[in-house]
Amino acid sequence: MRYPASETAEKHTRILNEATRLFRERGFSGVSVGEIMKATGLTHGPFYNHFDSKEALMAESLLHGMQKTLDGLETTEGSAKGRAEYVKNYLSGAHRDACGAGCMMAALASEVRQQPQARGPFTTRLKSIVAKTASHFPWPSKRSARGDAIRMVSSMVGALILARAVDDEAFAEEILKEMRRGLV
Amino acid sequence: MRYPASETAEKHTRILNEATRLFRERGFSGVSVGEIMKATGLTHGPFYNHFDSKEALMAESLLHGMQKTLDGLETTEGSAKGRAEYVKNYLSGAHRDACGAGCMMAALASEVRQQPQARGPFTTRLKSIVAKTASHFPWPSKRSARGDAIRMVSSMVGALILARAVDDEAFAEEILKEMRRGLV
DNA sequence: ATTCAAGCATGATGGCCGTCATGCTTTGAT
DNA sequence: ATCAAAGCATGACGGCCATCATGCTTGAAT
Repeated sequence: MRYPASETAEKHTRILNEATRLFRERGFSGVSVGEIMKATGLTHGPFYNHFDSKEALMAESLLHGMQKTLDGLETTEGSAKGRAEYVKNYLSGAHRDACGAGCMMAALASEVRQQPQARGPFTTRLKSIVAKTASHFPWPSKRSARGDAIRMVSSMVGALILARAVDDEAFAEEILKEMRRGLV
Repeated sequence: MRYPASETAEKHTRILNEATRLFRERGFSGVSVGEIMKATGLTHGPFYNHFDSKEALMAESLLHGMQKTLDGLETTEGSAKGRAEYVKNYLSGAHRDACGAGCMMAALASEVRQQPQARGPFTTRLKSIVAKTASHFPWPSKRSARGDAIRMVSSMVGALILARAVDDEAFAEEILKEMRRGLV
């Protein structure tokens, strides 16, 4: 083999990271395979040595990106204070302006609907995110925890999407602020 | 002129309606100009007799589609009961399955962010939708009405987007149900 | 009846994109 | 030392798309 296996795996990961960032910034259809490869420092050719197709990359990228959300939950303090902190960070101006490094769901959820190969991975990870949110944080009652988690996740995603779509900074900030107020 | 002005205006409207439906179903970038024209029963050529560009159509389509949301609010009973009814309809399985006839924001908000020409119209109409939601329905306090409206709209949009992205019907229904429970 | 141009269909153009084919390079395995 | 093949770069192909060019059709205005 020309390259040691570790180096190959590292390139696979690099493609995945760059793709995930670019997808979040400009959407699945807004980024070309060639552009992703250029971002990793390679040419467009060897893409197919690492992935079967762009759709396969999209699916893997979703798993990868949403796993990071899960990891972020895990490393957040599992208290009411930790939850408030998490909400404040999620609904911050910094997160609004950093699509490429931010939440995968807020960036791509509405495109996932139209991409058959992407819906499975999305569903898998969203279920984990809901379950972790329900179990990791304290809630008024154990019975309502899962519902509370679904409401919190959905509300945060919706508010961030609207704040990002809006052309008026003050209005965007108002959306984030009001949702923070409702959730902490 | 070859055609009476009324007929020309009617074609403009028909293009706009078909475009709005298709955009909601498959996103801005998922629909081609030719496809829109074919849906109206014309060929691709005369598109530019009616619109300056695809981007201009997108902007006009957003204004048109979100105006319908405003009209829907107007014709809903302005009571607590009317609001509950509105939420139940918005967060229904029927709405989830009818992207093409449903809410413009839930279908296109995350694509609007990347389309410079679309953000202005989107912002304009979203402001009206928030204002109308705050003024049309009763809220616990007048002071909190606008914040309550922002939270309600954001939460509904987020829940619908996630429910649509998900591959598991039971999970999708759970998301809608929990958000209904939180909002009525 | 003649004229005129709005608005139509057809077709072309240039660009981008996903994917595949080809050949070269290098290094671990023999 | 030789070999085999993994993985690279270059380039090509076919398809789709937004947009423009061209010429025709037709009904309203004269």
